[in-house]
Amino acid sequence: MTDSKIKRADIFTVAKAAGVSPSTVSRYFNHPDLVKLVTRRRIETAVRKQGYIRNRAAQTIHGIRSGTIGVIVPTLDHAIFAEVVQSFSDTVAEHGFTILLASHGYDQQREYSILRKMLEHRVDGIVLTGLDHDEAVYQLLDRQTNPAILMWNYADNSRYPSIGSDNELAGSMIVEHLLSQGHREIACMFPPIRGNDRAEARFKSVMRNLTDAGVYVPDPWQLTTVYSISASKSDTLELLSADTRPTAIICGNDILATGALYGATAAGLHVPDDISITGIGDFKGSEEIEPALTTVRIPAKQIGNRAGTALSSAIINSDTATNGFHCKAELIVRRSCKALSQA
Amino acid sequence: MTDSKIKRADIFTVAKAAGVSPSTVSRYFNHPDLVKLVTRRRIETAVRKQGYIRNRAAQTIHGIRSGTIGVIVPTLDHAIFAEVVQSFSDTVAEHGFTILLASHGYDQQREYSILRKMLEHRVDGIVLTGLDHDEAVYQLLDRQTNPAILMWNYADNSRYPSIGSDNELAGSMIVEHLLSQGHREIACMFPPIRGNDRAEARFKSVMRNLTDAGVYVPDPWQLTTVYSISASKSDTLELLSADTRPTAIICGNDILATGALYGATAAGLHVPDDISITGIGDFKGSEEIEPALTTVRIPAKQIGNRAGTALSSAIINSDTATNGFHCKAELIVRRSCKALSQA
DNA sequence: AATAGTTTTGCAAATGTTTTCATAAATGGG
DNA sequence: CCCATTTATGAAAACATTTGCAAAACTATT
Repeated sequence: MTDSKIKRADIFTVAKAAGVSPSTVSRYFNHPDLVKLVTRRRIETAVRKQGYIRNRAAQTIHGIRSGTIGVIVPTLDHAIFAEVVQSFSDTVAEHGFTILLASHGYDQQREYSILRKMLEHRVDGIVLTGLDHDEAVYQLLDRQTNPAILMWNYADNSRYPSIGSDNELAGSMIVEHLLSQGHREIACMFPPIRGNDRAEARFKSVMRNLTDAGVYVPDPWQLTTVYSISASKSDTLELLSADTRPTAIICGNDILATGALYGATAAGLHVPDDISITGIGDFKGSEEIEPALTTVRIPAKQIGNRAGTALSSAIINSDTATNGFHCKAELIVRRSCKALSQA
Repeated sequence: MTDSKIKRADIFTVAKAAGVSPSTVSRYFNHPDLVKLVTRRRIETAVRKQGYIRNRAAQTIHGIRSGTIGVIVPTLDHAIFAEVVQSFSDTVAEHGFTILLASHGYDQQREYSILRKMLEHRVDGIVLTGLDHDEAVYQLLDRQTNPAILMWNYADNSRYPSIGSDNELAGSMIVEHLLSQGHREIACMFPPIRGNDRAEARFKSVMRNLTDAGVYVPDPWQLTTVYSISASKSDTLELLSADTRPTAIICGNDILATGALYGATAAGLHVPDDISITGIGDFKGSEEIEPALTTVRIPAKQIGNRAGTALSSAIINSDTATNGFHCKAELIVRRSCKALSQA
């Protein structure tokens, strides 16, 4: 019976059991071609018998990569971030990396301390969500040699390479679509934009594009609604109970749009005949909901994937510069939005 | 100007800059009360000037905790896992832990190698999802001294402490409810159960309870549908296009139920007047959907939270035994399910 | 069988910390 | 102002590895 829980086997234990020196055991793992076949066999059985597990911490001290990548997101509670993290994680796993994940709940101060902690863990690379971060965060990153990228949004003047979609563009696409359908009485429902540059970019772009087109959105039609279907449903109900109603509601994301859809239905209206509703994101379920949601697709899988590939190769091949990449958003026209009949 | 990117400052650099010995710098971090105030000040500025960041790898070698917890889930693509991970992560973060996260995509073999990798990283604790794992996984765990728990399902005879809900119970609750409403013509739609003990437990329990009540589910009414709204919608459409229709559909989770709801609507039926539909999970949106979904709530937040607390304290206080905990599922009666009128 | 060349192995130093033990500095009581 | 405490600091060993260098063990060639 192998001794089970006494003391973790180290390279010495294995060496003794295999009748070789620790150096040879180390080489067995790191440069197996340098060790003779029969010795390899002996070490292999010793490793198994002792239940030896390499200690990455001890390796990391030697400047060897830790094999971890720090991923910092606002939250996983929004399916869309979970999706991007999942695809990022899968991608880097193929290169042997494991992710160290933390969320800051839209608190930039907390982001800084999470970043510090990850650097203490000597992550080989860092991914942040969005473009907008505390100056202290950027300065901390500046002092490191490991690569860092910004995931989710894209901007070509971003301070670190950014891989994601252009939210301003997403906003203007949806406005353009709505205008082309003849809508001029438009309400906007967005999440709180504080500490959320994605939402902010979308919101500002939507408002600017509307203004540019001469469409004025009155105050009561500018809703700030927390990210939740129920909040959006009730806010929509309230909005639609007023005397004058918009012909369309632009929602900052598909979750709000889903709630708005339910709210409109609950108010006894028919979408899209009585009112048009649009989202941004193209989340799971947006295609299947009745009526299927007109939205702008932010390609989460692709973003996670690209970001993972880019960061892995920046780590492995530290001399090549990392480039940002624009994962283009795409207008998805479905049935929740309809052209106004010329009265 | 502080030198920015040459070589990472170590404790020696800081010591020299502060005019003290490395030991004192170490103490400054670990036992600040043991170092004089003025020395502390000097070290503090030296740390800042050098941009020093502690190296946890070097600490870990000394048997000091790594401050990481390994979390292994099937996938983050299902919002419900993302939710439980989020709440787990938040909870352990309060105790200073960061999570090392990986997903295996329901592949038990891959779970083993992920676990190994996490042990190489010397995580302080391990969380696995569900009760059903490869024997090799359990044996590997057995050899470690760090605590491990199983999250999501609960069973009092689980091989490691389990914290979660009892899926069999969840299954029987929903069956009981449906039977009490007079339904006897019942279809079942479940995800593939291979490598998914949650789904399996629910499925088996549902079938057993139905059989026990003398309800027979014909083959064409036993649907295996991948976890996706669109698959479930189309499968439901097909099911409902047959000559004889069930009076109720039991879905293995809320995603399938959502698709079934859409499918029934698309088939021109009214829920719950023409057909009742139930889910399991009580995901976000299940309450707001029209009609609101009758389901069994699996308290994801609570599970993540309890698991985080339990594991943290098992790590910090290594002598106390960790106990499992049953987070009770709860029947949530809403409007997608209706008693059969006595014809 | 001796030589040269090649392959395989071991020794020891190095990595960035923590911690024990010892010493030096400060403090307080007489 | 001296001695006994107490408090603050430093020196060195320990932690689990990797790696450059040198020695040893083989092979192949004569």
